[in-house]
Amino acid sequence: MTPATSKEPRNFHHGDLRAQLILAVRALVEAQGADGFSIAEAARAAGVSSGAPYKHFEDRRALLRAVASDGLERLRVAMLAAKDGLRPGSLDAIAAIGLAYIAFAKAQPGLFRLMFGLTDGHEKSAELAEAGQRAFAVVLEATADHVGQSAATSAVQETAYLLWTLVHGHAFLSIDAKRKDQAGRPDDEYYVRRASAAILGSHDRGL
Amino acid sequence: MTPATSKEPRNFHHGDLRAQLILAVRALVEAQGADGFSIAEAARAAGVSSGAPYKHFEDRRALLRAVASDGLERLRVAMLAAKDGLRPGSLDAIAAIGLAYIAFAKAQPGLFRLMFGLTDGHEKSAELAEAGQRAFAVVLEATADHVGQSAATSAVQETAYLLWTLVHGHAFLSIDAKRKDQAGRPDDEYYVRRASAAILGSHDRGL
DNA sequence: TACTTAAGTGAGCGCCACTTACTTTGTCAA
DNA sequence: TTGACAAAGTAAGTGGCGCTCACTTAAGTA
Repeated sequence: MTPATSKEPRNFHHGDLRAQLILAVRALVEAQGADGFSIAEAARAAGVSSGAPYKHFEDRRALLRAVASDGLERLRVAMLAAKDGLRPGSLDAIAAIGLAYIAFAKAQPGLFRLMFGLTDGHEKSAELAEAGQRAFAVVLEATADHVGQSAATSAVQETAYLLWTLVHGHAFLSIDAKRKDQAGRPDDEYYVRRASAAILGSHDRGL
Repeated sequence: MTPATSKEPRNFHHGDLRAQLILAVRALVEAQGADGFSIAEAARAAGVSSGAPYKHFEDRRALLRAVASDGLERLRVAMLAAKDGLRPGSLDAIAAIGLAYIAFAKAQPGLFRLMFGLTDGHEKSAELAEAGQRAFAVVLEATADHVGQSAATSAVQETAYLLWTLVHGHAFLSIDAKRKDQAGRPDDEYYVRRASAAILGSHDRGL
């Protein structure tokens, strides 16, 4: 693949087509939905011929997977930034992480849906799975800090998972027009705090 | 549109192409993912020419929306059936509804993702929004029964929404391979009971 | 029987995913 | 310095799909 002598895969003709394609696809997905983008259009946006993307991605799905992985990494960074400066494991920190998650989904609903909507080729993509794990690790560590137990214990993992699903479910339903402007959906901040307190409380009470 | 004199839109040549197309698309979506189906393939499965579907659906997205609405109705029926025979508002009934929701997602992940993954044309589809409302109503009523308050009160709606998001989040993450076989994800039944108890408990404690 | 209209046909247009053969360009070894 | 090599990009072509349009068929009405 890469010449053994060069340290990194250098980009010859174009600047860095791979990264630029991911960027272009992100914009297209946001503008027209995950199914409304085309490789040809992304190539045009990057100023290359329609065949060029295939030098970097095996096929359409591989490109989408790369965009999703990239998105998960961005989500992880956003969550890390949100808790920065807050006391580790504090309810404030946990709420901030949840709010960052929700804000991410609302700001980039197309990308968010893509990240969690891919049906195909999971098996092939260890990259995607690992990106998901790394993002979850942020929640897991905050939970461990909060309850004062190791992140390796199954009780902590369970509670962290509960927190994740709550926020994930809210984020997903929030960007879904089916329930827009409907009574019963609380304000994000209030929601995250109440839900987190309920889950963490049930943990403290012995699961 | 429909001749004023006929009571129902009769189906002339074909049996009921509209319904058969939805059926075919459901199978295709399950087999190949939401983006992996084509109108042409669905038409072939129904034994008609490639132009025929356009007599029943404006375009590809309209067909997908119809499939999603149909899926939401099926989900609603499944939840109703699950709570049948259980004491209204009991924790058993609420857990049964949640489990039916999760079972639905696991049994038909392609359809489930389609139902909640559509990015486009929400505005145009009152049908889709209403199908979502009707499904939510099942959870809302069970919650109202449980806490002994009217489904019209905002506190009850909030709690019902919390329950919905929890189950929705878990269902979504369950069918997502990113976290398959990973520690920290509890058994469905245990999950639903613990999560429901935590949420309903926080309601009883005065929100 | 003639009229109307929904339902379906089949050909055709443009776009797209993907392939293949070819050219260009940077890198390294001799 | 040069010449071989591999990565990166091009151009043209194939087949399939979304969608349209002019047309035919079938059912109900008067």
